[in-house]
Amino acid sequence: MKSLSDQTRFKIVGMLLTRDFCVGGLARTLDISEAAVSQHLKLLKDVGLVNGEKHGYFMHYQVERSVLEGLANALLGMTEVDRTLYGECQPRAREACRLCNSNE
Amino acid sequence: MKSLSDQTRFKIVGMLLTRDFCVGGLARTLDISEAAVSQHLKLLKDVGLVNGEKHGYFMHYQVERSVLEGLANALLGMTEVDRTLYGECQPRAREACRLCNSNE
DNA sequence: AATCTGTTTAAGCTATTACTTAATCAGATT
DNA sequence: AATCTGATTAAGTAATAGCTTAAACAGATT
Repeated sequence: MKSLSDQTRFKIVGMLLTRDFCVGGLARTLDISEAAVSQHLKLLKDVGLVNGEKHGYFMHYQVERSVLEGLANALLGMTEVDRTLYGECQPRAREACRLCNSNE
Repeated sequence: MKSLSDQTRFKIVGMLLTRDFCVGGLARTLDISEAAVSQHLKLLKDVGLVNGEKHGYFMHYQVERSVLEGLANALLGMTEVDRTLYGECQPRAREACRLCNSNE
């Protein structure tokens, strides 16, 4: 989730979903250094979101869609958590507030 | 997306999905100050992910599930983008590399 | 209306993170 | 094998973001 939090990284994933890009191509489009792109790609590779392969002189990266889908579905799953309404917080009784102090 | 990138914020959303919490309850569970929680909640409110209402002395927050679902579906939608494979990068011809220099 | 409680805002500090340049690496081309 | 080229790594810097304490706020209780 943190891997997609950065604007630039999000753009990179978006770009790589449409087609392959080499590092230089990403760097020029995003107007940052190739080193910066490489560092973002390293992070994305580490979480398995993208992988790359050599094509002659160039390294071409692409998105591992299943991983991205996994992330999306994890989020979607969260929304289905059941909601249990406990009792109310008791005014002036911080210690007695079951709702807020419960440890589960 | 950035709103869920922080570990603590992610936990807060997770907790609020199970039931209501007041600020103090979140703070004690997460072991950070109430001010810190309040700041996270402000951010989450700003993107519409949570909203809160006064209950006596306490402010109870809850997750706006539709917004969370929207985020998840946006991610899921991304994965369905069509992939167009352009030509290869041309070795030693940075300017000629259609794939990486194309602007679309 | 005065007071008390939970929450929020402000200010400042610290840690993290994204970027740059420079140096190094890997491997394709000659 | 020497020499290119694109990619990566390293080191340092600047910006961002999360936390804390202290002060201000809102509104429920007395």
